[in-house]
Amino acid sequence: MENNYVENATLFKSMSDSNRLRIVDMLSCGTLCACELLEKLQITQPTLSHHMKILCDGGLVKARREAKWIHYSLNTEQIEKMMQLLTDLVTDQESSSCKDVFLRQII
Amino acid sequence: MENNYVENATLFKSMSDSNRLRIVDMLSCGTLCACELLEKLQITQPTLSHHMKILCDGGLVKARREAKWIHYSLNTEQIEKMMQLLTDLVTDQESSSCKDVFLRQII
DNA sequence: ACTCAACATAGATAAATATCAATGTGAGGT
DNA sequence: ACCTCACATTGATATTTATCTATGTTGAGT
Repeated sequence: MENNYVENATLFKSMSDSNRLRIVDMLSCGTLCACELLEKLQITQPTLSHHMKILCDGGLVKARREAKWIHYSLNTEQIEKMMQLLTDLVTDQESSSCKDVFLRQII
Repeated sequence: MENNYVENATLFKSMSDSNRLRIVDMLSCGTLCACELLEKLQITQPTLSHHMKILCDGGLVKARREAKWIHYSLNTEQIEKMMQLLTDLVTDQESSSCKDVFLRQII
């Protein structure tokens, strides 16, 4: 977990909303623009814009301007980073290579 | 993503707080009781209790009573479930086996 | 029965968040 | 220049959340 608890929490937080999960799921199929996303969601355009900002700021989604449209796509690197964090959690348990510096003192 | 966006969002939400991430990281090294967790965190006991409830309700942490102490441990099954969700996101992109039923209509 | 230790619950509060209507911006077309 | 489409920003609001103090509960020991 490399002690970046605040930063990593932000990463998980960007996945902690059902609409954003839905958006990420849609983007897993390929690039989409905001208006295509908006069609399938029961939210207004400003709300979508708000969610896209959170996803982009967190690095999970990349935005690319093309004429009048902005094409959104998944940033697989960040998703793989999340997977690595989760992998560390379950592998630590067997290998006992605990990374928590404070906890190491009492083991 | 199997369309359980609300349920899955709750799962990620339980990992979206820095203190809870720290707790989960500690538990990745093995079972701990609340008082041991409390020692290493800069929060009060009721706040810890609040976080443990969220982690237990979300299924990420298991609680087991032993005398006066409650021993908390990671529920690796739930963590692996989260990993699977993330894996689906990145593998969908290549295989184009998009699971989103709404999106499938416009592809 | 009483006490203490470990943890949960209740109630309050400040901050964060999701959402909307209204408005701004920026790029293309007429 | 003007208009329209696609998206962002602003400001407001209701809900959620993290945190605290105070109090309740539960189990073990004396």
